[in-house]
This record gives sequence, C-alpha cells and structure tokens, in this order.
Amino acid sequence: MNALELLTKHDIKPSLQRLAVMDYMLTHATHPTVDEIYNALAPSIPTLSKTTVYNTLNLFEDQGVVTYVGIDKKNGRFDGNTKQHAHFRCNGCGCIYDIFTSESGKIVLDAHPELTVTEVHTYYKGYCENCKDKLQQADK
Amino acid sequence: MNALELLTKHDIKPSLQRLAVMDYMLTHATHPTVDEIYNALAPSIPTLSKTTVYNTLNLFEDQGVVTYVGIDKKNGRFDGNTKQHAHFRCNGCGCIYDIFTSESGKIVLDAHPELTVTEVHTYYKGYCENCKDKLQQADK
DNA sequence: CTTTGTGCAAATTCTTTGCACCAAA
DNA sequence: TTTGGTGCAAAGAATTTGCACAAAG
Repeated sequence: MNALELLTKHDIKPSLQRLAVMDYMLTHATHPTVDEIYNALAPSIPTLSKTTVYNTLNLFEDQGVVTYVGIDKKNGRFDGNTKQHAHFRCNGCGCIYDIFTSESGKIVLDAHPELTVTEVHTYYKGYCENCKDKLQQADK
Repeated sequence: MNALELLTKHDIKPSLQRLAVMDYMLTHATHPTVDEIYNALAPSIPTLSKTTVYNTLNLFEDQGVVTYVGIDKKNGRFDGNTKQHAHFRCNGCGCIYDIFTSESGKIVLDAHPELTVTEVHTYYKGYCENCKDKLQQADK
C-alpha cells in the first residue's frame, strides 16, 4: 500500500507534506526521529517546518498509521510498520532493527544469533481494572 | 537488602542524599519520576536539589542499581527492582504495574485477566554484529 | 589538604502552543 | 467564504552542564 492509499484509508487529507512524510516512513524502515525526517525532506520541500513534521506524526500516531518507538531516552522515533514486532537497538551504533515475532520472546531472539542482547524491556499498555470503562486515548 | 547494603555492594558512597533516594526506590515500587522522588524527599532534606536527584539516578543506572523505564513519552521513570520483569501502564490513570515473567509473553498476560492490553512494545538492547567488540555503555 | 558530592543558575534539547497566513472545497 | 493545514516565533518541559561551595576522609 502506498502513502496516498494509507492516508486515504485513515481519513487523513493527503497534503503535500503529509504524503512526503508518509512516503518517507514507508521507504525508510529506520525508525527515524523528527529531525531525521525533517532533514531528509527539507531540501525538496523548502518551506517545510519542523512543527509540521511534529503535527503530522502526532496525527498519524493518533490515527494508528505510525507507532511511537520510545527505545531511546532522548529522541522519539516513529515506525511506519504497524504490524506487531519487537525492536532491537544497538548500544554501539544506535541502529534499530525490527525483530519480527512469532509467539514467545525466546523464539524471536534465537532467530538472531548475530545480536548480543544485554537488556529486554517489555511494555504493555492498555487499561487497568479501574479504568476499563474509559475509552480515552493514552496520555502521551 | 537495604539501601546501605545495595550502595556499598555497587561501590557507591552512601551519602545522605543517595541513601534517601535508594531507600525511596526500595520502598516505592511505583516507578517514580525524578519529580516524584524530589517532591517526596525535599521536605525531609530541605537542601535537596533536583540536580542531585538526577545525578544520583544516573549514577545508580550506570552502576546497575536501578533501571530506566521509558514507558511514558514524557517523563523518565526509574525502577529499583532489577529482576527481569515487564511493565504495564494504564492509559486511563497512568499507573504502572510490574508484570513478572515466566518465559513467554503469552503466559505472562494470561496471569492478569484484569488488564486490558491494547499495545505491546518489546525493546531489546545490546550490540549488533558490527559493534560486538565494543564494550561501551549504551548511548542514553 | 585533596577528593568527591551537592546544588544553584544557566544552558540545551525536544516538543508543544499561539497565531497569522494560505490553500482547498 | 469557511474550514482546515502550514509554519514562524515563542513558550514549556525535562534534563544536563558549569561552577563554586561544602563535606568527608
């Protein structure tokens, strides 16, 4: 599915900027930061502002088109691949790999003998017993 | 193990401030933010500064006494329990629960029927093939 | 003394907000 | 027109840094 189809499907008006950001996400599975996206697109869209990149990614996230990846302490990263998968970040070079899951965490890592894993962080998000009835969006 | 023993074990000089922060972490498994810790301790340690809380937690993290919990987009949280476990955050009230793991992620959640999970984020950290030889600390 | 910890103030970094202008329907 | 998107400048929030003073051995 291309950028235009994805945005349309999620009721997002396909402006030039939004299409460019979405297309970038689809063609760069590098979990880019806002800065990376901005720097990559600014040459071809000279009037682009970082605010628009923030606006766009927040909108995409709200609509479920991209996922926020909080694997780094500082910069937020975004993932255009919304299929369930895990992430690996190298502490040496900072690169981030997708790790596609089967069922259990164990199996997943066995498929990647080239990676030396020192930490595993698993975060579940949802609603606790008291908040089950709430339909609110997550506090970001 | 109490605060003093833990710090000593990790070659951290047990200053008044460090002991207070460590003790707070051990007695409050709520994954507190820097602000929460500061606000809780400031009354009894009037000269305490937020800088010291930051310094202290970063030191603890470097020494492996606490773990950074990046489950929230904004505030960093810290966990004094370094045993491997997962975290659940409620999107309604923001509370964070520990979820102790057996082996596979599936089993873990089955033990918590009271939680409605809408998202799962799994982050592995370590070294990729190219960086295997590096012994550096993670880029924070 | 000498080293190390503390904490104030200032600086940085990342992100959001307010608002005026522009574009599309 | 009217609605909604863009982007500048400013504000805000979280964290780090520089540095002087205090504490401990």
